Amino acid sequence: MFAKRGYHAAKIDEIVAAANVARGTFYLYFEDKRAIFEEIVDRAFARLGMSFVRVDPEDATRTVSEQIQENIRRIVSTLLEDRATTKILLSDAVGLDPAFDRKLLVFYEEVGRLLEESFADGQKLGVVSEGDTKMMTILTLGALKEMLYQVVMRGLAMEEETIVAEIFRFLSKGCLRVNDGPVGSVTRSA
Amino acid sequence: MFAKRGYHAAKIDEIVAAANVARGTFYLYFEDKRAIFEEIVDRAFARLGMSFVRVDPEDATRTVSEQIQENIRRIVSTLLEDRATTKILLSDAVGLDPAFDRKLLVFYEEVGRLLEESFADGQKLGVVSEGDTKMMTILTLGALKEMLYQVVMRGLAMEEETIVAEIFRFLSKGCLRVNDGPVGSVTRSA
Amino acid sequence: MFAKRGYHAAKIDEIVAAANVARGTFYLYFEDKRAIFEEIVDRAFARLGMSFVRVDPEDATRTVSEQIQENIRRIVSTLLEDRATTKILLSDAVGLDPAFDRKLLVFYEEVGRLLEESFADGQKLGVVSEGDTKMMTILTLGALKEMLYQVVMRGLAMEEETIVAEIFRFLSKGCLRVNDGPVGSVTRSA
Amino acid sequence: MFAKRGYHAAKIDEIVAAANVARGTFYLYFEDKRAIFEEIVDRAFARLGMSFVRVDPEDATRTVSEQIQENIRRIVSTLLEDRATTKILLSDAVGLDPAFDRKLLVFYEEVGRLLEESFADGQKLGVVSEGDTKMMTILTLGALKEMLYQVVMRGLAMEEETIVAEIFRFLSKGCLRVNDGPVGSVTRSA
DNA sequence: GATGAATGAGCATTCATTCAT
DNA sequence: GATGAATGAATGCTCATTCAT
Repeated sequence: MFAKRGYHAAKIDEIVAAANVARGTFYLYFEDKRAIFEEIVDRAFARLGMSFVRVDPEDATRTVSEQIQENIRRIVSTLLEDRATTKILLSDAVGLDPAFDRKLLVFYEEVGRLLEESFADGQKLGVVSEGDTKMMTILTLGALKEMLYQVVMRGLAMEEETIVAEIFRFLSKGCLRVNDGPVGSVTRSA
Repeated sequence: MFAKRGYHAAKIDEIVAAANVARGTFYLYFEDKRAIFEEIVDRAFARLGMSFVRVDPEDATRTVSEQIQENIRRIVSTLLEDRATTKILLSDAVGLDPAFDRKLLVFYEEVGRLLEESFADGQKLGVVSEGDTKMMTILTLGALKEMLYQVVMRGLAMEEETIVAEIFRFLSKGCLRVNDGPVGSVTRSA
Repeated sequence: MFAKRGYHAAKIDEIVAAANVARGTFYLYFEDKRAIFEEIVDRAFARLGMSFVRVDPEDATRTVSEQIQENIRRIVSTLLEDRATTKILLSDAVGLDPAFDRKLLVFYEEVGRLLEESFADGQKLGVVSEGDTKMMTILTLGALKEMLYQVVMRGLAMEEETIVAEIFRFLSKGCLRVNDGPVGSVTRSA
Repeated sequence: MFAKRGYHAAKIDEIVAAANVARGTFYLYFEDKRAIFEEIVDRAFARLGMSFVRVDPEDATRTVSEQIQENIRRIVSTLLEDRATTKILLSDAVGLDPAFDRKLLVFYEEVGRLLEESFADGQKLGVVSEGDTKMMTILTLGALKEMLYQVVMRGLAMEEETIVAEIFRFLSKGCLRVNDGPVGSVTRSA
């Protein structure tokens, strides 16, 4: 119901009707409306958190690139598995109230920290370009989120594998091929 | 009020109190609560729409790169100029209800169309990498949105110029420097 | 629970929890919430009813005065024995609903009738002053009730014997020593 | 409505219907259901508080006895003037919840203090019998309350003036004429 | 007999909207 | 045009009661 109607438009009546239980039963399992919503989000966050696997440069069986792609694949896969919940995450949970916004921010911050550390590690190994890792993190997460938002909200039909490949390509190469910008170390390559 | 409390938590009472008008006066100027919100969003969209300037490869005075950066700069600048409204755009307007989600989607679609055309043009000129322009559009917009979301919602302190530079760098080069991926035309560069 | 929280605030949940039985078990023994309350009150009334002993002026072993004091003592004692129940009687049972108010009224009416008859008997014997016995009854009961209310509700610390003595003194002599009032037969005594 | 049904049984719907206003209008003037009840009680207390006039033994125009009777008359009159409110005071407000019980207790305590001081003054003047003034206060208030309770709740038909006279007589002389009790200074008079 | 999960009628409260002044 | 008192539809939540196990 939250995915279909949004948090406020989803009435308890609809929720319990959809669940085929009585109103009172609902309150037996959830403190209040917010609680069930919070649980959905928390569980999604937990599931999502388990999707990440730390990149191991020493891994002999898989290249760093493969491991990164595997991570992207897992995240995309987890989120597309249950689209209703992903819709809730990307849509209903946003701007619900300051407390919830904080919750979201905290989650993304944690994910961001993981990603940032990976980027920092990657820079040492030379597999991540120079630059502010915090910015990379934000931009990367944003790109990922928007991609999934479009798929889930607009029904953008696209194979999971294609999504993964395109994201990876974007992260690898960006999309612009201009090289006269003021960006620090960029040199004319040809 | 919408920025401070969110759409639902912002009560008409608070809005009229903040505006120093009577409750009835509000309804003289706005059909209902949704109307004022819609107007805020519409105006923001209009302002934002005017920020874009079509990239002209023939322009003798500015390189394509400069024009792209100029576009990024204008968008970022417009959105950071009125952070309250940007907060509304990125937060309150999301997931408000299906009708509003559609509105957002339509706007981003229009922006996306513009961007996509630019990407397509750019590909012909060789300033945009090969690949699905729709995907590039989505990922680019996502990166941009997240960046601004972080600045506006989390108070990420950052110079506008730095933001612009980092976004440009990200779009130009991505962040990964791995080159053994399965991505189509990517060839080992060294 | 009724004494601690009052009738409405005492939830079945709390009652069964305190009784260490399941909710269903409760309804095995009591028709409904009101029934258990009614039983408590009825039992208290029964116990209280048994406290009264008819004053016998012929009794050679005890003076009328002693017998009256004994009655007061028994009532006070019975009510202070189980303060929780007394609290219920004097507080929760009042104003619960018209039906219950009637019940209370009926009980006090019965007690009143007993007391009134005693007063009437006493008048014949010259141990009760002239006047409306119904009024005496009401005023006597009121004085008694308030005394116990203060002890039970406000924790007025006071020896049972003192309470009994003071009540007896009050009933015997009143508290005023003015003698120029318009009250019928009152004559200047000294 | 509170007088007719009791606090809990009086539904907001009934209250607003009786007041011929809309549900919302009610909440414009009262925080919640409890607030209107509290206001009724507070106002009644205030009115009641103003009924008392300090007894002045120096008053050349009225005897102490007259002044006391005047006080009783005022209290009885005030309470019988608005029987619905008196019913609320004596019935609904009792045992509503601990907070309200405290409120009642505090009021009676204040009244009691006034009365107690009067009794103490009276003892010095010899118009109040020896004994614990606190007890006298409690017993006096109880007698008064019960009298009014019977009139208001049971519709005991009785002239105000008769009520006043009987109460005064009771306070003056008590009702018992036994004089062999254990009460301190009581001596056998015949 | 005991249990406690499920029930749903019932109710206080909120708040966007109206309209007489 | 401006006002703000009045409105009442809408809804989240409670809690006494039931009944299958």
